[in-house]
Amino acid sequence: MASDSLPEKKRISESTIHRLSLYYRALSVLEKEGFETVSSKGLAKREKLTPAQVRKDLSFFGSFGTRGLGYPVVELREKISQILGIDRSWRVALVGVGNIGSALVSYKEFQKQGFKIVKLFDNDQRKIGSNHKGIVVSDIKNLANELELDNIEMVVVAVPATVAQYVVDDIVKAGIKAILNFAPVNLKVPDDVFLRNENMSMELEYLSFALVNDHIPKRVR
Amino acid sequence: MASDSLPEKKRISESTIHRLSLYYRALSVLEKEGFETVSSKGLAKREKLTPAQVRKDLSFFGSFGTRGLGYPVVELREKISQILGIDRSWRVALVGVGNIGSALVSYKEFQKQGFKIVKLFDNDQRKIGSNHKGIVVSDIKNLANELELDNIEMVVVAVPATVAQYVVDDIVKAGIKAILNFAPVNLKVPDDVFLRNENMSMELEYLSFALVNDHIPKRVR
DNA sequence: TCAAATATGTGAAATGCTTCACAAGAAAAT
DNA sequence: ATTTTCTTGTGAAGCATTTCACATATTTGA
Repeated sequence: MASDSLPEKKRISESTIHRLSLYYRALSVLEKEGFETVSSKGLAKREKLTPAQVRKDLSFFGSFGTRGLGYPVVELREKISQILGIDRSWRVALVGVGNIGSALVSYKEFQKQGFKIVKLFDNDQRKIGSNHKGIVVSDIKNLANELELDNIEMVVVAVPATVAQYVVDDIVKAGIKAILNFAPVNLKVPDDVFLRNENMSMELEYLSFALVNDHIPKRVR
Repeated sequence: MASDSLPEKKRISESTIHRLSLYYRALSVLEKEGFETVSSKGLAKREKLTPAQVRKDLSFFGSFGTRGLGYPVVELREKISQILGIDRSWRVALVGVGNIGSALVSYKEFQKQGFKIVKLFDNDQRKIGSNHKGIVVSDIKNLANELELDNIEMVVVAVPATVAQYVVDDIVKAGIKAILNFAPVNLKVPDDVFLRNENMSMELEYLSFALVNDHIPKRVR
């Protein structure tokens, strides 16, 4: 009988993905430092995790190590970059060239990881047409159109909370499936659109809670 | 016999604290919109959570609701602000007046929640002495000293990854117990210092992973 | 006043995530 | 060549978090 069951798509936890980012970072440093291999123990220590956790995380995606030796640094870094999809570059647009927005345009870390901000949008006439790091700011009126024309794959939203939903509605209309939102508001998007929120106050609030309650944190996220 | 057992300090999970931030935000909006009460269901809907989760989270800290009616908006917002320790203002210093640092100085959300940036530090002679939003940038050389003199309670680190550890060592020397780090590096601090990391690339990487793997996110953090 | 509807607070069940512990494989040492 | 050491990969156990389900309390409507 020919009926194969579909290959089970394992559910990978959010925490695991975030830790992959940490492993990637650590491996990049190890590579620069000239190490050829690293053990789960060594990797764990660099990011304040446990060796078991490292091994378990990696095991979801395959067997990359050699018993008795550890993991090959370069190879593992490359493998993780494939898993995360950062073994390529992404065309990113940024909406809202204010405080945060401007900072993000110049943020080296994004570029380094292949996230290329290639379009800027704002609704402020004084900003439209101005040049930020070689990119001319477009009028937000043409948002949906231009996102499509320019083959944008991800959009970063850095507009005031009050208008973020309208902006996101436009972005969704353009067929964009990945949005990173810096506005402190819960945005509604269809089920097939990936939305992540970056809430910078949250961690300060966590610190505040920790100080007031003399809370002992278990780990550092 | 007089030996009472110490009052058990329940361990509150990181997730619960982060959700308190969301509840706080939602309640602030509800208050502005004129609502006097809100149910766990209503609150959950605003932040894409479940009613049971809302009730469980709040139950760790007390009983704030009325059966058949819900929670009093103003009172609950105040209560949460007490729990999070944001029913007061915090004296915050920021080290590294670069892209991100400058943006954070002007970031309204921090001020709104009582996090007052009152000191700026940099090592760049061109920046030292310059004025950002009414604050004169100090020389990072005097970091430890000035932090103590000015009764700083939290420090935001927005320096390059390569120097972040040195900066943090100084901050720790000054007796600071709460640090928010924007540098993409794992910093070492003593056990009694609370360190949180804000890694802005991480969420983009998550989006990248989601697009490449057509991953269905369970919730939005 | 009473019934119906609403909504909390919370043990218990279910689910999810992390850590343990060890067999198995590979390298290093003798 | 053989033993010792090292380290992975992974079921299973342990722990933590979320969801369920319902007793209980309050409001609303008739």
